[in-house]
Amino acid sequence: MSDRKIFVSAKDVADRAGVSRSAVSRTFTAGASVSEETRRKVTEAADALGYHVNHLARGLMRNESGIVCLVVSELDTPYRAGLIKALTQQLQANAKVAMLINTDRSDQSVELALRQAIRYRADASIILSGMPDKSITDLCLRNGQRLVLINRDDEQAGPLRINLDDREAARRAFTAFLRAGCREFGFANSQAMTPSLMAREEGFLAAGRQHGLDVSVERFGPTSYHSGTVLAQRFMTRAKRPDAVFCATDLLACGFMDAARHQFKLDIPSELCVIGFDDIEQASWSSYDLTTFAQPVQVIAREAVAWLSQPGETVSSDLSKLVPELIWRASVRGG
Amino acid sequence: MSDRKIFVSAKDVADRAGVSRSAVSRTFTAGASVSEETRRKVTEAADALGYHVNHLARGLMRNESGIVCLVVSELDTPYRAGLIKALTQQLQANAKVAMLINTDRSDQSVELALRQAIRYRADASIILSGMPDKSITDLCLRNGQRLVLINRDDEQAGPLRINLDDREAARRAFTAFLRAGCREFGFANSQAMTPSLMAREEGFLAAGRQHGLDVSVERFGPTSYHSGTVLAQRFMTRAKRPDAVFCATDLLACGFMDAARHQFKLDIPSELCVIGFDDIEQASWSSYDLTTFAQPVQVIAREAVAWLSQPGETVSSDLSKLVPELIWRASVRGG
DNA sequence: ATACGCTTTGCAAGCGTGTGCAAAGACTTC
DNA sequence: GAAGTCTTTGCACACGCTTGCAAAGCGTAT
Repeated sequence: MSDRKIFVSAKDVADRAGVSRSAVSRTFTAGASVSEETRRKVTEAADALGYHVNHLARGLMRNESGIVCLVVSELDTPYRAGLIKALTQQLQANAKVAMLINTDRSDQSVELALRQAIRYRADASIILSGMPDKSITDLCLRNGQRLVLINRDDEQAGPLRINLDDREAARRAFTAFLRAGCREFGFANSQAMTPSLMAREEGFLAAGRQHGLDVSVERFGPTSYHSGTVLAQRFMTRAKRPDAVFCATDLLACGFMDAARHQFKLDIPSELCVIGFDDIEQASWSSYDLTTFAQPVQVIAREAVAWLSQPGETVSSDLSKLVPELIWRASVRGG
Repeated sequence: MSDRKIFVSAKDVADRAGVSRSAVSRTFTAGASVSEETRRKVTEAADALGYHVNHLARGLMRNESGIVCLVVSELDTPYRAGLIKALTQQLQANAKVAMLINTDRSDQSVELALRQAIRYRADASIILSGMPDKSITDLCLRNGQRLVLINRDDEQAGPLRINLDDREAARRAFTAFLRAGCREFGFANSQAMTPSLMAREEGFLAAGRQHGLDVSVERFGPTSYHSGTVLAQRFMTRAKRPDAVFCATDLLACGFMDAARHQFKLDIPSELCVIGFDDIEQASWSSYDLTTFAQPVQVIAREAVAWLSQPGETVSSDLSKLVPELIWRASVRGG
């Protein structure tokens, strides 16, 4: 491991191939003018020496690092993990590379993450969690860094915002419950209070009002399985038990169903109908078989990466209202 | 968005603070000699201008980028996602940053990932999936890049290898089944045939031989929930149904349990005992309540990052035999 | 007043690239 | 053969940073 200077540089390749350093540089830059002959000599020497273009130096020159920063909290959650997978795949397919930064739920940690993104001169940042302050997003934009906000529903201009039509989904959930003949409606939410979770809640309440029917709401803890079990306890110990509960998230729904079944011995869907949101893998497991709304993860990833890859500034504005697809399974009567 | 040159450089800060460029550089390098006075002037100017050290350039000079590459496939799997979360957290705590590269199961895609790591002059790579060829790992090492192999059980020298004592765990699983009074033993595996999965299989078979008892083995597909359901079908349509099945993975176990219960109407644990491996979050969900072996994810992450952060070359060799803890839950009689 | 040691500071070289510019070479056309 | 066009190549500068080196500044002992 001696002292450094272990990397082989373009100069080394040039010397071995008997050409100038520019020639080897051009060989590895798309669309540069090199003759077939020198290109052959260069690649040959490069292979022999194990040369790889230094992307740090290239990024320095081009003012374009190829790095895209993924800012995310709770990335061990099924929905987040799936989205990250889709995003990294898309990035790699577009000759970019993902830098992953973990945050907690605080906005301050998101700011730290974005500062890190700036330090590495990331071409763009994709924010899946938390809401950065306007001052820091401005700093990113000022530094020529593109910004994608997924399900953050922010009003700022500049960044690309990808949002689902949560209200419309909630409306359709209510309709589904009505068709199943449900009478008492509940909405189970976490206390995270993110824009998209609140939009689902408000949309569900609005649908209830529209039909002149009451909807009870409970909120508890973070958006997790355990919170779902607590929410079930709250709903099921009420005077009027709901027979239709829309859970803000599949993870909540799984906890909710487990507690309702094992703790309160309720049968789903005959005594209780449940709908979730996200269509995580577990929703399709036969212990849950959960009717839910599928987030178009692939579409989100593709659109996000496409936008930040091309210089075209135009945002196809319909992106901010992707409609999630209702996946019918067995947690609601009469699919 | 005009033309580039949007970033503020150390020179800009120096001009505003009325000092030399070296001074601002030193202000941001730990342990450099700067007077309190100039440090104040510099940080002031830096804040006003929104200056952030360019880590691409710094990496170029120092021959140390601060980037650590995470090579992983199927990162949407609960176990992988949890490990990645722990790793990124540890990395961030040690002033490093994670670059995430997604691979498929092919060794070739791992090679591509490592080439990418070299291009970005990553200080180290952590491989969670696949087995890179010796030629490419050699290339990494030759380039001064450290390598960590997690659960890959490779014989190569140079990289840090972190492995669990899968055989010992399998032995203990067998003992647990014996105590529960089981008579027919099965091992449910995927066809992935990775070293750690095979070690669990061999360990379980060896334990059976030691007690003079037969163990039947089935292997199917990738290591997934669905494969678990197929494995259950195979086992439960056998002439002799097992009443104790060790699943190579929790994910397999979940599918296995669901199929055994819902399709074959078996009661767990009275008619069938199941043990898994990994202790993913779902194992603790009340629909499964799965007895399983917990991978010491935090320990793995901490040791891996500690090793690649410090220059000390010594590997505490016991790392290659971490013993997973048996988590007793309700899928085995008489915990 | 001189010598010495210590801290702080600026200069300048270098890290590995990309790329504009001009020169050189190859080839066509008159 | 001369002129013109097009491709290829090398030189040299720039990117933003770190750091060795020497000079400068300052305080103290002689």
